[in-house]
Amino acid sequence: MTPALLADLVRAAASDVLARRGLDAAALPQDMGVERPRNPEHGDYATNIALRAAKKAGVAPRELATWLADELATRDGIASAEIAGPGFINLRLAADAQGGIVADILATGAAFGNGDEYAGRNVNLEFVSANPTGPLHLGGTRWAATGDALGRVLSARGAKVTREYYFNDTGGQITRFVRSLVAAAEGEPVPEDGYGGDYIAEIAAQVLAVEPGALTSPERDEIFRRVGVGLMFDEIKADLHAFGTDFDVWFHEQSLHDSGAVEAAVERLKASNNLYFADGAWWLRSSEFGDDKDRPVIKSDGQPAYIAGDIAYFLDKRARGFDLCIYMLGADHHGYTGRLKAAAAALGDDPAVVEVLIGQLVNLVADGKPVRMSKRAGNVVTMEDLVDAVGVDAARYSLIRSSVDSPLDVDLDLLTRRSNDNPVFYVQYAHARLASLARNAADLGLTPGREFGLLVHPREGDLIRTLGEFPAVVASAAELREPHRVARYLETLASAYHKFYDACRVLPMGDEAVTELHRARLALCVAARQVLANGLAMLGVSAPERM
RNA sequence: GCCCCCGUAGCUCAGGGGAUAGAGCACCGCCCUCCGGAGGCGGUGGCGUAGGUUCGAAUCCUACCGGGGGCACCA
Repeated sequence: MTPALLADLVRAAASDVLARRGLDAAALPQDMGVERPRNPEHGDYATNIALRAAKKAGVAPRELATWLADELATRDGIASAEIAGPGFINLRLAADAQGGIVADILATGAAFGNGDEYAGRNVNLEFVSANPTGPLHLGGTRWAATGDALGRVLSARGAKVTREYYFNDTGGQITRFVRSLVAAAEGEPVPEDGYGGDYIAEIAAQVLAVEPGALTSPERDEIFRRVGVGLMFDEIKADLHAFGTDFDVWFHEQSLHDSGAVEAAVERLKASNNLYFADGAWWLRSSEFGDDKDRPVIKSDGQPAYIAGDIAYFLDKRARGFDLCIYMLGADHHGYTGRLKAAAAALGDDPAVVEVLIGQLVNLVADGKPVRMSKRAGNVVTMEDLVDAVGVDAARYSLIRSSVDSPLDVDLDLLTRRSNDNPVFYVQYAHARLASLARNAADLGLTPGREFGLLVHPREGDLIRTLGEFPAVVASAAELREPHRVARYLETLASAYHKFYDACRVLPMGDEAVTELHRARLALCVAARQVLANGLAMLGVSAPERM
């Protein structure tokens, strides 16, 4: 019996009990269910339904709990139901009913953990979107890992997800990038406000290799812009691909200007009287839609402001049929939330379609002290540096496993020197152990059994119940946009497996006869391996056969 | 001044109102006659402060303290 089925059973039983007593079954709160108590003495599962429903039902919590426990004890699959504390009901399942989870996993395979709450939702997930003026650094790498994992999690729960990267390939930062390239090509120092990393000289050299006459051409800046930015695109795309993060759409801001989409968006806002002219500029009445202040959309020099592109981009996303537009941004862009939602509202759209996830910044740490990354000082840590140091799996995992709400400290020396400390290896090791076990079982001709009622060891029960949690973990990771929950769950699962392995012999020893217990345990192992593999896949981390 | 995020074990971090707050690393002590010791078992050690809501608060609310990031006709 899965936790979800058990929760349904508890709710149904509670509803029956209330109805039988002439009480309103509508008193049952929706947001309650069963959970696994910390203390194993409190049962396999516990429910607080009596506590939650007592007040509305007009009954003392323990009295309601008593009625409900009596009712639950009569239901199939429930071995015992006991009242505890202020009105908890502690449940124990019959071993064969609980083992049904294993059968479920074996039948569902790679789809175990999937769900359909987001079926029909068409989600645009925009992340990374770093400016094409340099290689991806640690910040972008964090979004590359967590954004990709979020996309996988949402897909697993039924959403149609389009991963999108927005290249800001126009505007002031591109102008400075081009000036820097030209200066490097001419052997001049880094211009004021320019970019100074070693990669600038390398790209400048590559531009000259492609276009030998670039420096003397009247189209010099245009050539450096076109070729140089193109090379930057290629490098970013290649880095992301090597990192295991692939995008469905690479969107170029410039295309919105070229197609007239920006102009059309501005005209539309003017026509609906959501722009006004003041001080030589056109302003969006964003403060009327919840933003802190009004924002210039057309600057007084007649050029569109950055937000003009954003507005056109949002309209483009909506025109492509997305009903949820998620933006993953760094903490230094948190001010965008208000204006993006205000822009959506000004366009007559529902601001809830815009969802901005703000992630805290990544800091570089050395010897326990923060290091300020500076391209000039040459201590910028790139995605490539991190992957070179620890590998893709460890890099992705360490970036995903904490909440994006918390700032992340990366100590590259520590990671390099002691990469085995990364919990990813703990999880992967569990999978490799299971793969090894499967090979040995195959050699012995042992096949998985189905007599799950034999799995009565406490470590077996823990492992089965932990496996049963996976779908709910994925569902909450999707709902809360917190893929780190999957990583933390996998650590719990790996731990439950290692404990089981330590206490419960799976394969027959020596010339010992094969029993149904051996075969049932093997089935449990197959299920555990499946869930570990499913979870790791959701993080974009490999599930190795051997390590 | 205003806005966002954070403050949990020596360190890095989990804990979306539940019972005795967890993991990894670090430190101390144990466990290999056979399935992978990259493992298991035990120990040391913690919710920034003060109020409030609740049967129940690390979790929700308020104030304060401390840290990070924002508050452009830059992107």
